[in-house]
Amino acid sequence: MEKIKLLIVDDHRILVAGLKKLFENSATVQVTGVAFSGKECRSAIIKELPDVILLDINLPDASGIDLCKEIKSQHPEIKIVALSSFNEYAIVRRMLENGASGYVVKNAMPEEIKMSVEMAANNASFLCEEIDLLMRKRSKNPIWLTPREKELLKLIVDGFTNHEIAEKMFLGVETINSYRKNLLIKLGAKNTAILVRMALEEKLV
Amino acid sequence: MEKIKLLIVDDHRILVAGLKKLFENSATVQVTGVAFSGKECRSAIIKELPDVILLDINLPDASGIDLCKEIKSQHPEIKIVALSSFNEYAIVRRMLENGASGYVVKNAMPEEIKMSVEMAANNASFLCEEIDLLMRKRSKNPIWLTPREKELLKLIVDGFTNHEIAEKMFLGVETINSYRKNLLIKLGAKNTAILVRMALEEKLV
DNA sequence: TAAGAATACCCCCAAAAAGGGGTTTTTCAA
DNA sequence: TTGAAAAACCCCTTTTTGGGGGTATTCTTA
Repeated sequence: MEKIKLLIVDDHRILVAGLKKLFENSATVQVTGVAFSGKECRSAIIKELPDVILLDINLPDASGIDLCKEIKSQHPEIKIVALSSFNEYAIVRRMLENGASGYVVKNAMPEEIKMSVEMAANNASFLCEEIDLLMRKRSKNPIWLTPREKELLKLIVDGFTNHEIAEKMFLGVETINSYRKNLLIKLGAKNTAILVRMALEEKLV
Repeated sequence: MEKIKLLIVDDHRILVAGLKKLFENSATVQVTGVAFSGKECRSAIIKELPDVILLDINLPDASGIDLCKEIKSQHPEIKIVALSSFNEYAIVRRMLENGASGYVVKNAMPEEIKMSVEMAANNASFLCEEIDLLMRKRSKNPIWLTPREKELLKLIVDGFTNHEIAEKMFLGVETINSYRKNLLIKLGAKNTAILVRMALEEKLV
């Protein structure tokens, strides 16, 4: 049986080096390429036709969530394992929705990372322990947003600016700013448009 | 019978002067106050308790659409006639949804403006000729957006930035900019949040 | 009672959107 | 065939947002 061809996509070069090292003496996995951006990733895919991609979610030029969707739509046979420092429910969920086979946090055990790649290649899915726990907790408890966050989200959906929201909620604009940025992270939305869409589609408001 | 108490709300002072003049010798209408901003409008309402408000849609500090909703929720008995230079279907529609009794464009005939105030005071609704025509045309023909605009709106809802959209549509960023601003006007949305919401709620995409 | 959420605040700065003006070319229907 | 609508483009400016760091109180619950 041939080795699993793995493409590593991450802009954090040190981490990439570590990952390459990790698979150096692997009997089952061979790192056939690395990419440091979404753009490089796309061309690497065409050149190398990897079996599995270890895909960072925070690329400088692209959202891993979108990139994952794009790759899966063009190459459904390629398995994708998300690599991220976020352990946010909504992000994991969206990645899985977009076709990812696995999700590991960057500080996961090396064994977990190896495992995720191998399982992905074998059409199985894998979540590192931390994420697995998170998903179990959340699936029981689907209230991800705090009361304050919901309040804020409602006002964003109603089209108010941070300034207006601040007045309505009797808070400082900076506070609203922080909350808003937090909402983007929590929901894995890259901007207001997605935020509003998620709020409406998933009836969070 | 007492005269109709009219509050004029518009930041365009010359226009306000013209309107005051228009009602100067009216036997039925008396201008009891003017306001040049949303803020002034709110306090004028409390002080004067007008019967009818001639409300400009483009105030410096507020959207007439929102302000209308706000006033109607607090003072359902006050009639509102929208005064605007826009003759966009969606804007008129939203104003009427928000409780406006009439809608006149700023270059309407003076008689039409007088008429609208009187009819509003008598619990009737009134649209100036131009708007009336527009509404009749549109109600037959519910396709408000051109193909290109729909395409763009879809991409906005999907969370892409102007830059990304430009690439996808093989157009310049400036073009996307213009289209986008046009969409805001056409749909009477004040920002992306509202745009996305309308797109989803009215299933324009 | 101590860790962990949640709440509220702060800074800097860059990117994106919005508001305001425009122009030119193509397309299509009256 | 001509005139309106649609499509594409351009410039300038301000406002809003997003990205990246934080910190200091509460409140809550294991």
